[in-house]
Order: sequence, then structure tokens, then C-alpha cells
Amino acid sequence: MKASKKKTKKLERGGWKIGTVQDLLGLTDEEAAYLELKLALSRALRQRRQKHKVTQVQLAKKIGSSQSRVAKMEAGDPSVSIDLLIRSLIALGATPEAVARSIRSAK
Amino acid sequence: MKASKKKTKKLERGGWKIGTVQDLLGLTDEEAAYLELKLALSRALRQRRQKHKVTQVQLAKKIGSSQSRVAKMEAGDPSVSIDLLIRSLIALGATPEAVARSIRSAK
DNA sequence: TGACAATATGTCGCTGGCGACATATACTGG
DNA sequence: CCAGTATATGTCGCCAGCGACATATTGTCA
Repeated sequence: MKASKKKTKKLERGGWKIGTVQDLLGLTDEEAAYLELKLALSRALRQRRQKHKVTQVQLAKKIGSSQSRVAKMEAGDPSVSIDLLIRSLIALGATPEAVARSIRSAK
Repeated sequence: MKASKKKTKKLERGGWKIGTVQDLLGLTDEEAAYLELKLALSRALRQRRQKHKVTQVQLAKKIGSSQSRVAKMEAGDPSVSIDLLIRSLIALGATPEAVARSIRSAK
């Protein structure tokens, strides 16, 4: 769960995104499931933020964080936890149900 | 998000659980939503673990943790992150979809 | 009942994820 | 083109959440 983080990051630069994030190299099913879920939340966050016409700076302020962290959240950066993603979604008005829907639309 | 943790803990001892966890005291809607979601995952974890006839010790080993941490997860202890809960569910075979369903059944 | 397995609770040292800041790189209208 | 705004990327010191361990409590079956 530590070695594989860099792999993912590498792949996404260069615009890979071959369907699901499951690389040929290394990731176990469990790691893949975890990453999918996380990426689903990332996308949901960006969507929701834009829909509400809020900048990263504004969101950051609202959740007591910084613009750079928001950018990292939306980029699916390894240094961001699912905890923070969910808290941010909730701060943007998402209910637990809405969060569930976001996860469901993973792939 | 730090002051309110103790409140929740207190309430749950003594078997309160008045419907949803929203106390009269303090919790904002956002804190409440976060806690509901977390508790939903706690319950889902215990359910899934028992269904698979796995002890806390066995699960702990599987996820590289300890029995005490598993107990805390299932107790919804403040020291447990949603991240760890989700990782554990996945380790027990839950797909992102299944995780979403668990959250959806919050209350 | 007593012995044993399972779970719960408390504490501690270490580290991964945190906010903050600096800086680079897109966007966008004039 | 330039100025201003938004987003991206990198680094750092700090502390919340981690695994580990000790111990208490609960459950169960002979």
C-alpha cells in the first residue's frame, strides 16, 4: 500500500487512464478497489464544487484547509485520505446518500 | 471536529442511540452526517466479519493490524478513520458497490 | 462453576496525512 | 500581448491515527 502509490501517480501523468486504474503491474484487487473508490470520490468532489460555482480557495476556507490540498484531493494525490474527501463532500452539502451514489458510480 | 468526539462516545455508552446520533448538544449537521456515515461503516464491518465467520484476531492479521484496533473500528471509536474502515471492508471482500450500499443504509 | 476463546478498553511511540507556504503553470478577458 | 484569477506541484513541521502491547470484560461450553 506504499509501493504502489507511486505507480498510480506515474500512470496518470501522461494521460493514461486505461478504463479502470488496474495496471498490469502490481496492484492487487484490493488495492485496485481502494483506488477506484478514492478516484470516484475525487471526481465527485470536483463535480460538486464546480456545480456550486465555488473555487478551490473558497472550498479550502470552508473546510479549514488550503487551496493546494483541495487541488491534491481532486487530483487523487496519494497524500490525501478518503476521510478528507468525504468531509469535503459533506461540506459541499452532500448527504451520506449522495456520497454513496458517488462511490457507486466508480469504475 | 475534535471537541465533539467525546460527546458521542459518552452518549453511546449507557446505550443511548436515540434514532440517529444527532445529539441535542453541539453537533452541526455536517458533523452528524460524517458520524452517521462512519457508524454505518462500523456496523457493516461487524456484520460482514461475522457473516464470514472470522474473529477480530483473524481479520486484524489479514489487514496487518491488531485485535484492539478491529474492536475499536466496530465500536466506532473516534481514533478510527473512515479510511481504515473502508480498507477493512475491502479486505473482507466488499466491492466499492457494496461499500456504497453500506453507507446508503445509514441512519 | 472454571477454563478458554473472543471482544473491549487503555496507553504509548512512531509516522502518514495534515495545513501552510512558496512557486509554477494554465486559463480568461482587455 | 499582459494582468489577474484559478489551479497545480513541491516541501516542511506537526499531530491525529496507527500498530502493538497489556489488561479487563464478556461469552460459552463441559
